[in-house]
Amino acid sequence: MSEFDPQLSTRHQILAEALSCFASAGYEGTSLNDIAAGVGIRRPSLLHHFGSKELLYQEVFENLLSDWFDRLADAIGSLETGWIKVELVLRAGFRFFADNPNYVRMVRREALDAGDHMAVDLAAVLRPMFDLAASYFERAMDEGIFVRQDARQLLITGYGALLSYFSDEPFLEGLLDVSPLSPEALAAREEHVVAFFRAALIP
Amino acid sequence: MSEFDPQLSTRHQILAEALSCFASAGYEGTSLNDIAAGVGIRRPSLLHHFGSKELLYQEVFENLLSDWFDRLADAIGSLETGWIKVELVLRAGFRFFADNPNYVRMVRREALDAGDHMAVDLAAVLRPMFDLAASYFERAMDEGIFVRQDARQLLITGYGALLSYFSDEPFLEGLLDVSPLSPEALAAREEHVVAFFRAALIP
DNA sequence: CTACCGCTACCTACCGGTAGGTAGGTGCTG
DNA sequence: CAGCACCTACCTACCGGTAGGTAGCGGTAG
Repeated sequence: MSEFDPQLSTRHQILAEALSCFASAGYEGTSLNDIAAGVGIRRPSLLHHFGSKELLYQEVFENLLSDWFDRLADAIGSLETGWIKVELVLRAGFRFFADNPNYVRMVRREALDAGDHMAVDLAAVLRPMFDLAASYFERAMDEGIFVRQDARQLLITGYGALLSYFSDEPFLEGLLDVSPLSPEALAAREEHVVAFFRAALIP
Repeated sequence: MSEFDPQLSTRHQILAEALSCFASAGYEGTSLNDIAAGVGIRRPSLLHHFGSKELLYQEVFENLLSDWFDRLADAIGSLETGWIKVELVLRAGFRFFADNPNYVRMVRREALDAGDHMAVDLAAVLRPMFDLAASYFERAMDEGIFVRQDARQLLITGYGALLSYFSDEPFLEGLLDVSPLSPEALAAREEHVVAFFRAALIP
């Protein structure tokens, strides 16, 4: 096996299955047997690849964060300014979440727990980016490009608007008539979010 | 014991402790020993009051829902119309959540799980209210009172904006400098949410 | 008044089941 | 032969739940 099909290696299969399990059942609700069974091996074999449940969880989470940062880097680093840039970042975030709803559900669970099983200090990791974004908005508001608002509250609202749709997808499934993750529903959601923030920000 | 101090009865103490535990650690993450210890009794004594963990959880959740409905009934039933009414409901919801952040965290966990341990079909319970609110908004948009928008998406965004702040409070604690539940922070959040939706709805 | 009854709230001790983790062996591959 | 991936068998800890016993209360019959 080894090298010539890296994405199908047992290790990667375990990581993928673990992400799915942790996202849908949470850390406590997922047993190593569940993950091992999904891959088609026994629990001790899984523990041969990852020393402990906690280590496996951490690695899943670190992959999640680095994927996320990579994906956002382009949009954030773009040379656009003002609303164009905000819309770019908003859409990039939305599409990343749409592609990886399991990531969103895992982050949401981590935000809910925040410190219990201190696998990753999510807040500490995101704080620099949060502060940067806040001061970006404040500068733009000073210049009159955006309507004056509480920048941090705005970011929290954006965070909630983006994440909730995907994290609570199992719930929204029962509230709507179409699957929240169907292409039409996703498109409608994306346009709504963009329109909503445009309305609140453009003078 | 019996009747003359109902709010301090063992039963109520158990319900309160269970709410707190389920909210912060989830259903799987909470053991009956945790709850019993918080009350100062043994697990079998707890099970004497509530036949099983599942029954205890259901009772906690049903109390939550009925509290919630009671609190919102006034605002929804008010004779106000247009934006005034929306603001009234928004503020009533916000204050109820601010008073009961544990409720929010429990609902959020239920929305994340949605159907796993089918304790309560939250979506089915809320759906009538959701549909009612959506058609209210659509009618108001037809009459030109509100800006034309996707009413259901709007409601989901409101749901996310209200809930996320409280459900992810442990996380936001690390992202901000002040406690998200401090009076000043709460006031700032409430005004932001109201202002945000006013901007998006008022023509 | 008291002796007994039935009931509630609590306890200790225990059950079967499952969790995460370890020890040690087997077989394939370079 | 060395090393890796995987296995079976086993461990301890803890889970939800049950069995069975006890202390204390209010009512009531002798």
